[in-house]
Amino acid sequence: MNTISVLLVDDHTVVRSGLKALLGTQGDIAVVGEASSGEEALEAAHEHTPAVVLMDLAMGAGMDGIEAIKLLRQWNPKQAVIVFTTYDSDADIVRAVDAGAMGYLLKDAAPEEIFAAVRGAVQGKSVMSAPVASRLFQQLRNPDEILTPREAELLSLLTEGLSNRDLGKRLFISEATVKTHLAHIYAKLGVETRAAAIATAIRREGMR
Amino acid sequence: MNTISVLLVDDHTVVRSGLKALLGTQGDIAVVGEASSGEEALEAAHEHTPAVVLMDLAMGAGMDGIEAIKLLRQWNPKQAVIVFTTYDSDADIVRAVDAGAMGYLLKDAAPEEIFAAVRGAVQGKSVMSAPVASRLFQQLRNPDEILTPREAELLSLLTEGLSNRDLGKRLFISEATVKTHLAHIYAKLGVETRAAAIATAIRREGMR
DNA sequence: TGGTCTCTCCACCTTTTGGCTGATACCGGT
DNA sequence: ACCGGTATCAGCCAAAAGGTGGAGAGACCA
Repeated sequence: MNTISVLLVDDHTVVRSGLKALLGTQGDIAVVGEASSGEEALEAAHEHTPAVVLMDLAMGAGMDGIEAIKLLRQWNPKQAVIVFTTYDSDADIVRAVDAGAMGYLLKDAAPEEIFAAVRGAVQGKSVMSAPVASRLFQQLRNPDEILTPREAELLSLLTEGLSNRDLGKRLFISEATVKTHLAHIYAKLGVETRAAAIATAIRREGMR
Repeated sequence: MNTISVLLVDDHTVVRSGLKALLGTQGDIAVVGEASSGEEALEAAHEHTPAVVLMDLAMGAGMDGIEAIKLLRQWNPKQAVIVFTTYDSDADIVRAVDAGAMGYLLKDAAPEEIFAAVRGAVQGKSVMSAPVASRLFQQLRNPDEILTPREAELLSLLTEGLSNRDLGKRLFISEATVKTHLAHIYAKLGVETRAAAIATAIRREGMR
C-alpha cells in the first residue's frame, strides 16, 4: 500500500501538532507539510503535492478556508480536501461542499474517524462527522430551506452586523442585489427582519 | 529545577495530543494526565495532583470549564489553572478569572507563550494572551460600558429579533422609550445598528 | 430545445430605524 | 437640598430596510 501524503492547514499550532502526532501513529499516513493560512496552504500544496489536504475553515487573517479550497481545486481539480473544523455551521457546510471539499470532520472527531476520512478521501469517498451528516440530510429533506451558496455567504456576513451597503461592497454586488438575496433568505428562514435572521442564523448554526 | 506536572483537559483529542507533543519538548514540563470533561478533570486532579491544569472552557457535554475550575479550586485552593480556549469572549474571561483561573490563553498562542504560562502559573504569575489582556483592560478602564439592568433586558430581547414596537409591547413601555434605551445600548457597545448590536451581544456573551 | 435555478440588477413605495434635542420623575448618596 | 444615574416619554427628520414586480444572463439538466 502506498503512503498517503497529507498537508495540514490550521492557524492553531497545537492543532497541527496534535494531528501530526495522531496521524504519525499510522504507518500508511505521512504529514508532508503544514500551513497556518490559506496563502501558505496554496504554496505548500504546490511544493509538496499532498494526496490529501486537511483544512480548518476558520483562519485568523487573510484568505479564509473556503477560498483556499476553491483555489486548491482550481489548480488541481483532483486535489482531495477534508475540512477539519470546530463548528457544524449549515452555511459553512454548504459552502465547503460547494467549493469541492471531500469530507467534513469536526475537531472532536475520534482519531479513527480522522484516519478513515483521510484513507477514504484518496479513494474519492466522502466522509463526514455524524452531526454534519445529519444536518446535510435534513437539508436534503427540506429543499425549500436550503440556502444557495451565495445566500449562505451573505447570511454569514449578515451575522457580523453589516449594512446592505457594506454587504454589497464586500461581495462586489449592488445594494439591489443584496436586497434580493436578503428577501430570499428571509423567506427560507421564515423570518421578516434582518434582526430575526441574524438571531436565527447564529442560534441555529453555531456561528460566532 | 523541579519538573512541572500538567493535567490537560479538552474534549478534542487532537488538541490534547498537540499540547502533549508541544509540552513534551520541554524538559521541565511533564503531562501527567488527560481528561475530556469537567468530571474527568476532577478525578484526574485528585489522582495525579498536577501542579498546573490546562483547561478548555468549552466542553461538549456535562460540566463546563468554569464549573470545573471552581470545584478544582474549592478542593485545592492552591491549584493553578490556566484556561486554554478558542475564543476571547468577554463573559468567559470575566467568569474564568472570577472562578480562579491563573491564566487565559487562546488556542492560536505561540508555543513559547504556552510554556511561559505554565512556568509562570506555578510561581503564582498570571499570563494571558494579548487579545485577552486588552479586553480585560478595556473593561476595567471603561465602567461606562456596563449596561443597566433594563438595558441588558432589552438587549436580550433584541437578540430574539424583535422590532421596536414588539419590544415596547413586551416590556410595557412606549416605542420612544425603546429607542432611547437602544441608543444607549449602541453607544455602550460601540455599534451603530441593531444588527451589529445583536451580533456583538451574542458573540460577547455566549448567548445562543 | 425548453425549463429551472441562480445570480445579477432596477424602480417605486412603505415601514422601520437611528440621530438629535428636550422633558419629567424617582431614587440614592453627599 | 442638590446631583447623578436610571427609566420613562415626545417630536422631527434623514437614512436604512423591506415589499412588490419585473428582467436579463449563464449554468445545468431532461
